[in-house]
Amino acid sequence: MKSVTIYDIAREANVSVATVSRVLNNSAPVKESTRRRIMEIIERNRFQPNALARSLLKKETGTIAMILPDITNPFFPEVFWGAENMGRELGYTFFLCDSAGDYKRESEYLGILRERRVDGIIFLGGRINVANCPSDLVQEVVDLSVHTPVVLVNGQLAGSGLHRIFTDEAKGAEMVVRHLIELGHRDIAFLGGLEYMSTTRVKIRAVRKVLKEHGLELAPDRIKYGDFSIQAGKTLMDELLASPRRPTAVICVNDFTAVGAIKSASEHGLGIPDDISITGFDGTPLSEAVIPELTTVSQNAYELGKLAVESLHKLINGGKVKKQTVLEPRLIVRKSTGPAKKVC
Amino acid sequence: MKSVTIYDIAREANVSVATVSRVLNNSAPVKESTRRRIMEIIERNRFQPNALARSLLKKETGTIAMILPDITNPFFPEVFWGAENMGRELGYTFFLCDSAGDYKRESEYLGILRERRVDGIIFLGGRINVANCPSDLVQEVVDLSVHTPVVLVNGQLAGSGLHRIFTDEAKGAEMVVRHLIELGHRDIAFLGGLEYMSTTRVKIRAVRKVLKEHGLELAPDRIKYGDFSIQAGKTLMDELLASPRRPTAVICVNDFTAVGAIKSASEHGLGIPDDISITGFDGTPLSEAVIPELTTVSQNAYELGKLAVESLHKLINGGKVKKQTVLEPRLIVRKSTGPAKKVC
DNA sequence: TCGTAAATTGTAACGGATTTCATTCTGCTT
DNA sequence: AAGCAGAATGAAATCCGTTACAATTTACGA
Repeated sequence: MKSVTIYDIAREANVSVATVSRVLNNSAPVKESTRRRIMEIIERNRFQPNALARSLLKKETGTIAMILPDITNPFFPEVFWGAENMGRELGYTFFLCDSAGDYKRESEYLGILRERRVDGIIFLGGRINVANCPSDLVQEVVDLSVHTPVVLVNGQLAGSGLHRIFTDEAKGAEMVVRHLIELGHRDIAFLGGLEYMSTTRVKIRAVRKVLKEHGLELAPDRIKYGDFSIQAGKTLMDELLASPRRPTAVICVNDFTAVGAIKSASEHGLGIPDDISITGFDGTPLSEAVIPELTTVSQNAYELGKLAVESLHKLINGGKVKKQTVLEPRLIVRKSTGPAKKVC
Repeated sequence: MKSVTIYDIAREANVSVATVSRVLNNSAPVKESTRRRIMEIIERNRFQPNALARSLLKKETGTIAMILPDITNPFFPEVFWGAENMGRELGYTFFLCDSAGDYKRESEYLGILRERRVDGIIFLGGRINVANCPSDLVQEVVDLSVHTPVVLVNGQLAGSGLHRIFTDEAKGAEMVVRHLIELGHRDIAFLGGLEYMSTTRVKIRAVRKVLKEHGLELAPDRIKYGDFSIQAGKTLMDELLASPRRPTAVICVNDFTAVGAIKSASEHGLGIPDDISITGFDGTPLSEAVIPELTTVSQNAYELGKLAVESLHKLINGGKVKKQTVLEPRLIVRKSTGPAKKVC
């Protein structure tokens, strides 16, 4: 199963490999007649140069890796899609590594990607999303970043000084709270998210801040931690509704949990938004698909991916890049929120 | 930015590169003291062998590529997730190529993957999903498959003899129709899907077949073609409901369009399933999230991905693999279908 | 027709691993 | 202490491109 090499082409065309290479890359002038002759032979043999050999010498592979925590969560495909579209134009091919949010898998992948000499890495989820990341896990990424540019999307590694691109989630959460307060809600709960993850903490902190501005607070029993799944949303909402006095509005950590919350509320015979308002976060297509359509905070996932690749591309080519790029969240008011109603 | 090579290690340890290589791969016995000395130096220098160099010589890269039509459609992440989990254990890393269903992009990627010498390719969507694929597009894949194993998932290339893994969609569609007929439905419509795609055709053919068995038919005005998006489902359902006599049940080409159909029906004031039954296809998490929960045909996307990698792995290692692996669909009856009701 | 600059083309080193075959150590037998 | 098998190690070829530098042609003016 030996495949055709540049030597085979050179031999058949009675030229040196250098000339064939020049035809291949247009890297130097070649006599028109020679070029045509070589081209014909290349095409007839369906020759395609071996990217491994080229990369080995040029020390660049034209590959970017994206490490993310869960490709089945619709937010991430959107980020990937943005990244890939930008990357394709720039000549990159993508490794996709699903870490399942597991630090160990992340480390494994980090090692593999280093061996494979990827040109750059886009990192989402996992360790860059926890409040207090163990320093050895930080160090690992920092070490790698010395040779391979790394961009963190929606996360950070304290003290690492790595490049970051993220949505201002705090601002997004604030917008949601303000929206609910304007609708007259005074008893608001927060639902979903792992307690130790920063995406959860940041939102809760923001909610607290705005509530405080209005003389309100987020009582401990109005926070229900869980994970980010539909199932969690449902379970947590069940719990919340079991309490004697139920809140008039619930802010969910993401669209998935909001969908679960809606299911639970419906099953309890509550009308949305008449009896209770529910909000999501992320603005995935799902938020528009569900009934009632979700009021949510849209983060431009596509743009996050696109910008990550853009930055990486500059870094790869030794350019200067801003350490932080912040994307503005956008509040999308739809059908799942409405005026507060007195609760019996 | 020179990185550490096996030569650097060898020099520092006062041995030849061969010995270092042997330590690295356990490919031959090395004296224990030497091994320890070398290991220490490797670790201290954080040396990781260059996968490009190894691959160049060994003619295997440990990479598999998945080409798919739309990573933002939740069915595909599920397939990828299955593939990756299986592949990770076998030592593969994954390229993900989103073709957007575009033949040209598919061809581009096919070329790139060949250059990169991937060990195998999992192909979904695009050209393998159309009824009459132009022969040059078929040939392109067949040519590639001579050097690189290819597995087609949920599709085929007529006459190509390529390995296939797919869900028996016809059977799935039949199950849905039987279910609806048992519920007393006589006027059933089919909604969504591009007319020229085989996934659409196969389903419609199956629906026709079963209806015919019961002396019923699928009239032309009971078929609404479109694409596979939520939006399409909504628009097409709007059209359908504009007709004088509306069907009592609607079979949608996938879960996305079913969600759109539900939205449309709700907006028209119809109760589901009281006024109209709606079914999905694929069994994505979305089908469970939506209200009412969708009756749908589940194809085990995770398993498709997993089996694809398994087959590929065997093919890569010269093993024998069945030309076809068929997965059984599973009818999941939930809340979106109910007994037929007389229509005014 | 000769000389020289410009246009083409060729030679060979290099990138970083693996592996075959040859060589040098060991330790043990007698 | 010599001989020898088996263990440990090394030398060098190989994979397939790119490119610096050298060598050869070609073209054109004098």
